[in-house]
Amino acid sequence: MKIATFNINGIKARIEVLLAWLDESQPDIVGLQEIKSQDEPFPRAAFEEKGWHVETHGQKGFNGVALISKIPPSEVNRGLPGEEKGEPDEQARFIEGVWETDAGPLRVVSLYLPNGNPVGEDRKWGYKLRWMERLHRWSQERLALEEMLVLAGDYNVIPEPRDACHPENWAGDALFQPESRAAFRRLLALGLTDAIRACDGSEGLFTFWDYQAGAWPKNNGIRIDHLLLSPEAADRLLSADIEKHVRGWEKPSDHVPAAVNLRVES
DNA sequence: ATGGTGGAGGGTCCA
Repeated sequence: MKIATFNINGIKARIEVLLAWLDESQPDIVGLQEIKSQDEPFPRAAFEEKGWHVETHGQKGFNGVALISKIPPSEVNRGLPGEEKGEPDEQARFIEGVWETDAGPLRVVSLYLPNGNPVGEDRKWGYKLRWMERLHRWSQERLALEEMLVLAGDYNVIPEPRDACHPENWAGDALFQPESRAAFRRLLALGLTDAIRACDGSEGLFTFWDYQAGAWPKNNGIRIDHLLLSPEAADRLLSADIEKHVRGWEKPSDHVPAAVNLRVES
């Protein structure tokens, strides 16, 4: 069972790239981020024609997440619970699906964590830190189910210096602040496994290269797209990979897909 | 010069 995450930076601008990648990569479940579309105008027919099932959680203009899968999910939940219990998030950044497998239910989340810049401004930076606390509480509750869980998405967090080509350039950025990195470590401390890192400890594993200043040809990238696995999912982890070559395609996203393979046979 | 580029939408806001 191949589960992938891909920040596509606009579904309307990325239909061709996404269809080509789905055809090549053959994932079973994909979490998309930054669809930048409301649910109604999402071009779902282009995917349904090729046999994909589509679940969206969009909003106008920016943000927005989706789940694309070969088999339809048995359950879908939209939105990360808010500050107060039962209060919905004001931004579309979270969608959860459940799929039935021979090894039991598999929960997959597509999340788009707030960027958080500029640091210090409550509307952006405070929102990011509060969102990470909410994600922590939600993860704690889900982990208590002791099921296979994959928290996949654009975390907008560079976990460690080795996850950036030039870590010194990110010193003042919300993606590399001690507070956001600590919040990411607290998520891992719940018992979640960073699948890409668990499979490859080397430097130079990146998932994002800015469109500007020739970042891609210089390989000036960062690793901010992550797949965090519950112990039950990590026990079944076969491999994890970043599909870096997609950044070199025509009209690419600034992110590339990352994926895990889980053994879900009983 | 201090978002240099790119996406969405039709304002600028966002990253």
